[in-house]
Amino acid sequence: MSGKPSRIDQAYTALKSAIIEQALRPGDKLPEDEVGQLFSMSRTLVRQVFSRLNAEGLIEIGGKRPATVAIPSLDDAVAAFEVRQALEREVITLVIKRWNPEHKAALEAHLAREIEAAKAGSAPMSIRLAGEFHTLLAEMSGNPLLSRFVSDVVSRCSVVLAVYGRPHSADCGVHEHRDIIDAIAAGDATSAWDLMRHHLGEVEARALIGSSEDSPRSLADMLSPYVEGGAGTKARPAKNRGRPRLQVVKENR
Amino acid sequence: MSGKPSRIDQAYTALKSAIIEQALRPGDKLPEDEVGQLFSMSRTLVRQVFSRLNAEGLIEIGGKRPATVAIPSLDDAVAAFEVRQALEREVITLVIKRWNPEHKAALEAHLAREIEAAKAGSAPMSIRLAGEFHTLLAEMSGNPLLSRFVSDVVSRCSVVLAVYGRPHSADCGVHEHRDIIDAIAAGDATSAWDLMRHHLGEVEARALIGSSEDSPRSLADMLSPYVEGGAGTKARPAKNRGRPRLQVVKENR
DNA sequence: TGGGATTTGTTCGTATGTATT
DNA sequence: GAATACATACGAACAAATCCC
Repeated sequence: MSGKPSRIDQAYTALKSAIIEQALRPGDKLPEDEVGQLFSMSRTLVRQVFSRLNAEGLIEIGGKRPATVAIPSLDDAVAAFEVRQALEREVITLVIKRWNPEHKAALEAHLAREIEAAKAGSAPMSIRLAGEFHTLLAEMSGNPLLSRFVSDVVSRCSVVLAVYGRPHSADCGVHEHRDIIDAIAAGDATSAWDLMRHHLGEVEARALIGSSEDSPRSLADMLSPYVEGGAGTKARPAKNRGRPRLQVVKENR
Repeated sequence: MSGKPSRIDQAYTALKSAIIEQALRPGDKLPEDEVGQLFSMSRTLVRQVFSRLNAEGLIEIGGKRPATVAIPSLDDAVAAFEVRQALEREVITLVIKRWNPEHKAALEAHLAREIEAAKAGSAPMSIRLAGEFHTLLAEMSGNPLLSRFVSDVVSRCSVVLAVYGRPHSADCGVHEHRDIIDAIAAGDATSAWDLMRHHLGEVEARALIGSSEDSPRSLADMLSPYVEGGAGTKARPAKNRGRPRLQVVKENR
């Protein structure tokens, strides 16, 4: 479909997935050259990736400190959900206007994957799919700009859940997704709006107190599922140039 | 207020203003080193500025061609206005919720400047102020993310007006701004929503057929009001290193 | 059509600032 | 508290691709 997933896009997608699935936790440091070695590209390219991630509020750069996974404040959290309400309301309006059977099929298929992930107990997959449901819906609006904004704000909300939410806080919204699909398919905008508002309110309400556990692993280990789609043996040279002790230090608070 | 308007911000603001006020027209080329010399900074910094401008849809970069002022398609245009409707609806809701006398004073002052600019017949100033009215309103929502999104989409709409709108297409919306202020001050959300929807519809409707005139000037001349706030004699070395013929070539269509 | 000049994309080296010991 | 080490910010040079003549 898309011409070339130029390595910069690969790294962007990989980091984004890692953050959203909470393989990288808020506050974790992301040294430029280390990431560059993992994805086998130079610091300049890493900088571009970091720039995009920063624009979406996923990481924080600037100062002359190493880039860190963003730690949104409580104000940021409520702001993100406020904007999300407004955007997804418009999404519903447009999707109903342009509704067709293919949309329903795609949403049903996605919902099936969500249920499957929930049964398998795969928390990272559930978190990822819960967000992708909303971005998928946004793409059906036929408005690329709206889709981009929704993707942006959904990412921010994912980080908020990572900071303030309980673990496994995303796997109980599947039924709400089902109701939303049904309301949209019935063309009932008012019901769909209310359901969406309720749904997002539930998600927001789950953001209360976060349990922080310490699991000091290496950056390479955390990112191994995301680099080159496997154990990461292909892109990384077998002979690491004398740096066995690379390790991510968690922000102390 | 803000600590340091580090030269990168200055250049960003200058280019943004130049594009919005149509001193730079859609399709105009923006060579990196030329802009760098104008603002006396290196290409690396210019690249960062271009990156931000590109993220907001003001310019187009990539594909090893020189950066150009964006030429939004008709689909992009309607998309921008759709999103804008949704965002500004939420803005009104929040501003009414957090309304206070200082907000009214600030809006009245801004409106006065709009009227003054309209009387003076200063088209660029009118265009700029018309957009800033909406960003000012968005800042009063108390939601920084919403404010950012509104600023983004307002910029896009400004470029749309530059491409498809008639000249001076922004200076007749002042009365509508007044009505919106009054409705918000009265706490009447429904009326404010309708007025805003009507207002944005009017702005969108003015985007019909654009008259394109040719006025081949040099990039330095077009940007002279924006660089260093004056005639640009301070930053530019008096002895130009043998390049009197730098000139912006308009995209043929 | 082909060659030359110009411009972008990328990489590498140096300097400045922060955090650590 | 001072010195060391490290990471980022910035700038200059190289190579590739494009546009113009």
